[in-house]
Amino acid sequence: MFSKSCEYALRAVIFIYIKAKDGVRLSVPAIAKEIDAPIPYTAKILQTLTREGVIESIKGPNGGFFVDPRARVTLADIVKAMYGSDKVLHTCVLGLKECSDEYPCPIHARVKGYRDHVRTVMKNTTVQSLVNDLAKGRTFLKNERRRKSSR
Amino acid sequence: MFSKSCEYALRAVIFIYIKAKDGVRLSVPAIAKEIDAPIPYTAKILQTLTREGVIESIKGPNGGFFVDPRARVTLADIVKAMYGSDKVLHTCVLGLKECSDEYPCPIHARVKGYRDHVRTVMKNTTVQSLVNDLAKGRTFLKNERRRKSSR
DNA sequence: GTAATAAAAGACAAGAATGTCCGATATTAC
DNA sequence: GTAATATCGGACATTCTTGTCTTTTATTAC
Repeated sequence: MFSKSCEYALRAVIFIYIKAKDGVRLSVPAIAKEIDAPIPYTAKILQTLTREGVIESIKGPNGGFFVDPRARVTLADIVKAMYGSDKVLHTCVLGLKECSDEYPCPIHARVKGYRDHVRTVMKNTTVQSLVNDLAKGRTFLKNERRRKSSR
Repeated sequence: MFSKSCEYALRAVIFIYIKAKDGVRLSVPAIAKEIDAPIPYTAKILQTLTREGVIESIKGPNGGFFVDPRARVTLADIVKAMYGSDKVLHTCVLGLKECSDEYPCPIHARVKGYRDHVRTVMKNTTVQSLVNDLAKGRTFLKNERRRKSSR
């Protein structure tokens, strides 16, 4: 559905919001580890998110990435920051540029409700609203580590 | 949502089914034009679809691509032929490999219902069922041509 | 048989996405 | 001030997707 960059971005921002209290600042390696992504690639994505104003950063010792926990950031805001627009939330399943109710592709009517719903979820879901379940271990940000099976 | 190859494939097969009557055989250029795709790239996709048994082909003069209009082909069959599996219909929005009800990503619960809906649509929608609306001009397979504006 | 046609197959090229690296810059500690 | 730290910025490398081209193979017409 989204590019890997965008998936990393979503996971990174969610993680940063978990740690948003107490003015904690997170380093690139700490974030990369938590979202299970390559360190340098994570750095680049965090730069983009900072430039776009989704998160904040400070250089130097005790520097790192952080957010204002009161800032209202939606998942769609993150998507938009990564793609430059939220066009990706409007794409046609068959790849038509102009697919719409007036000029529909053959499956437009059948998937329209789904696409609209996902868009609504992305636009109306704030990162903050996800933090609670995550902190309580009811949801997860990275793949479960397989224990090495003893033989 | 899907790769361009897969979008082309879906559109191509739908088009071939429209012409399925009368034992008509379609050439690569004819199909490429109809789905608005590069000719050689279309050729490669049609080869894959033929190899996977989604469509049929015959070489030589009066050869081309065709289908048995009675064959039941679903959209999911086409997706599967292009990706080698239908895993793409199960992907997590945040990119987790193991996202599930038991091990959910933070937005799993919010999008699950609709992701399942799309999978159901793809699995239960036959190409044949789309042909009628298309033939009657109620749905479309390619972008509308912009008329050149006179000045 | 030969010539013409059209798909099959595989090699190749271009572009985009993903991933890596290094020097520059800003901040802190001293 | 200097040294240490950590992001910023851009260049670079790799991989995957997309797109192109050429030769081979099968079929038809004659």
